[in-house]
Amino acid sequence: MSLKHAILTLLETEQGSGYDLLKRFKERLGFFWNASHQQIYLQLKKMHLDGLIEFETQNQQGKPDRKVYHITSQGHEALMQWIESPIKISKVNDGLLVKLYAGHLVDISVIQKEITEHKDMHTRMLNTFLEFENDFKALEGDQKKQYSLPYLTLRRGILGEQAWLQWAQEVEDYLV
Amino acid sequence: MSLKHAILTLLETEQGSGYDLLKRFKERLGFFWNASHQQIYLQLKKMHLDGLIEFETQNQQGKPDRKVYHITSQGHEALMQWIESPIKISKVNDGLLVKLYAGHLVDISVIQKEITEHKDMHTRMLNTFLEFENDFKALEGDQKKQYSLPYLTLRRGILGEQAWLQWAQEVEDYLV
DNA sequence: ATGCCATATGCAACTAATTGCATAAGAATA
DNA sequence: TATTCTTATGCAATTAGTTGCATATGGCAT
Repeated sequence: MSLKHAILTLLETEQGSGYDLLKRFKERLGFFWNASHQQIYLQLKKMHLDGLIEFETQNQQGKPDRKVYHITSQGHEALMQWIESPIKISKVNDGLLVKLYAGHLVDISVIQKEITEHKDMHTRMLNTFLEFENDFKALEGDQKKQYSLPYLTLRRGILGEQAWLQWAQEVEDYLV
Repeated sequence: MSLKHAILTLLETEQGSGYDLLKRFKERLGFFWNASHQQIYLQLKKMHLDGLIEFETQNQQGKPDRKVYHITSQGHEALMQWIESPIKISKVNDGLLVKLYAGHLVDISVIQKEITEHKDMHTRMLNTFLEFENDFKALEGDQKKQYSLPYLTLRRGILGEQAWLQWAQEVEDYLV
């Protein structure tokens, strides 16, 4: 499990509410981690029970109260231990490829159409990632150094999307 | 859920036992789907209860009995319906990237070492995939046509692994 | 002899993630 | 004025997947 550790990593740098974390996931970890709000809130609850995080309630006018979580020393230890123990290779389970594999059962245009739709989504993602990359490249000195690790994870997102799109192109060419 | 549909696809072409399916997963779908034996046996049980598959028991001398499953018309219908309804984009949740993101908390060599280990695994996988590709390229005429869809899924595996390795190279160069 | 590997199936307990629902108010948009 | 979006949190039910255990035999290597 790494959702727990992804949350700990985010809280290590900066405290925040479930809602904040949800946004940070989308903005900063979106190219290698996806989590729904339900999953995050549930995880935060469990992690609090386990003593990995603590929170203070902030009252707000108009809006619901915020629970601002911060990491505990126990949480920090758990994170460190996780970083130093080996992680399993992440598995790929891609339904679209199952479909393509089964493509002989239907008119292949059905599959082609869906690949085209996914291509649009991947293109949009790639463009977003490339914008992030430009932002990083515009940085200088210390700032650039500071963001070098997130940048490398961004590169994974970019290379991954480019490979996906290259594959989709091959499929299109092959099936014509 | 696509494990169910991956199993249906495999049974559509050829009947088989849980053990057979496990092997076929490894050999034929390994570059886009991973499933453990427990998961497959459990899924087969559920699918049988739902009437999507049937089985006959084959007694064997020495070895345990085999339950040879085949797809039912209901199963076929379910598969068709699944193929024609849109699939969600597959999400990436990569623990290794969470680690890299959190790399400032430890000596970066810890992370580099683990990336190197993963690189070995990815290299091995890529080589296996490239061997499969050679097998496909050696085919001719009808056979080559018959295997064109599995080949395209194999290409996804190859391009995915190559992109991963390219990224790992970038990381190594960047962190030196 | 002893252990490991392949064959063959499965349960139980647990962890992880999804789907759907529920609440609530201000701010922006059609 | 009505609808949708953003902020903010959460529960309940279900599905999906992991970890560990259990059984049983024949063949191969050490």
